[in-house]
Amino acid sequence: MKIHDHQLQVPGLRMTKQRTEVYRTLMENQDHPSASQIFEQMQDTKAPMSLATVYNCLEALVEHGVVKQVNVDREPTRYCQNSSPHGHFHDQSTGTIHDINFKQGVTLNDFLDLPPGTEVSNLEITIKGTIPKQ
Amino acid sequence: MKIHDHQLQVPGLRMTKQRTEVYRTLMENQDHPSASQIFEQMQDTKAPMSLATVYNCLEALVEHGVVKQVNVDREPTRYCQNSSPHGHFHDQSTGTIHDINFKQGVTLNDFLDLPPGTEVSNLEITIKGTIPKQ
DNA sequence: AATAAACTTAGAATAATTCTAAATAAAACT
DNA sequence: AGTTTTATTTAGAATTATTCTAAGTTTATT
Repeated sequence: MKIHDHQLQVPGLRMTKQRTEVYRTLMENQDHPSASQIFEQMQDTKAPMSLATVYNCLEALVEHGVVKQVNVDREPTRYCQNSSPHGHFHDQSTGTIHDINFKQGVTLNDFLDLPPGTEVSNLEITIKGTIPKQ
Repeated sequence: MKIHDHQLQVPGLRMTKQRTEVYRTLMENQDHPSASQIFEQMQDTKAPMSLATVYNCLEALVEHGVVKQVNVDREPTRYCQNSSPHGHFHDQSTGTIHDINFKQGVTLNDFLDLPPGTEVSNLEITIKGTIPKQ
């Protein structure tokens, strides 16, 4: 996979060497890794970086809407390279997290009784369950 | 509010003095308190109890489906006395959490593209935003 | 009543995350 | 270009919600 596939340009976000690396690692890892998993992956490379930096970089990427946080129960926060609106399915038998898309054309008010005037800044839908093998 | 309003009977759940107190405190507190908030409230009563017990009691109540956990970001877990299916709205200006009901008759598959065969054991919908005062 | 099982407790341990303060790098300014 | 300002990185310490441990207590069972 070519690195420049992931060359990211976001207004207001300075793409330092470390942020680029964190973002690249997340893109190559489709399984919603945690901060320390990303940290570990980078220890093996020629550009190891401190855990605090991984946290800092992820925070910057999240703030700029490039990356999403996924919180399931009290487990460590995991990060998602899919920045478009979607939900998450947490497979309890494997521990993996899959993205789930919304049905075409559905809006929040179609299924939730929101108080009038509500301004939504963030929607998090997490479903826990199993997908039985057939 | 009368205590026996909240006398809880659940098969398989032994209602000890502590569990009863924790449940009662949660019922009287409509604001989705955290474990340590519940703990603090009970320090003022004639039946103070250890923080570990508060955690234990809440865990037992959650396991038996009487109480729900609400996790928002990395904040301390909060607890909800509403055991029926519903979502949560996290008001970012006040920090409070409100229950949100689903529209009548809506099912998951109406708004999510779930993989076929998915067995859902738990659904968590958390919306962050603000309700502007008018 | 005696024994076993479940519950409570104080305090220690854990672990994810944040903080601190110093070092480095990049940007802005002259 | 060189200097000043600002942002970023870093190692390690600090924080904090939660869990664990092992001993004591209560409740259920024989």
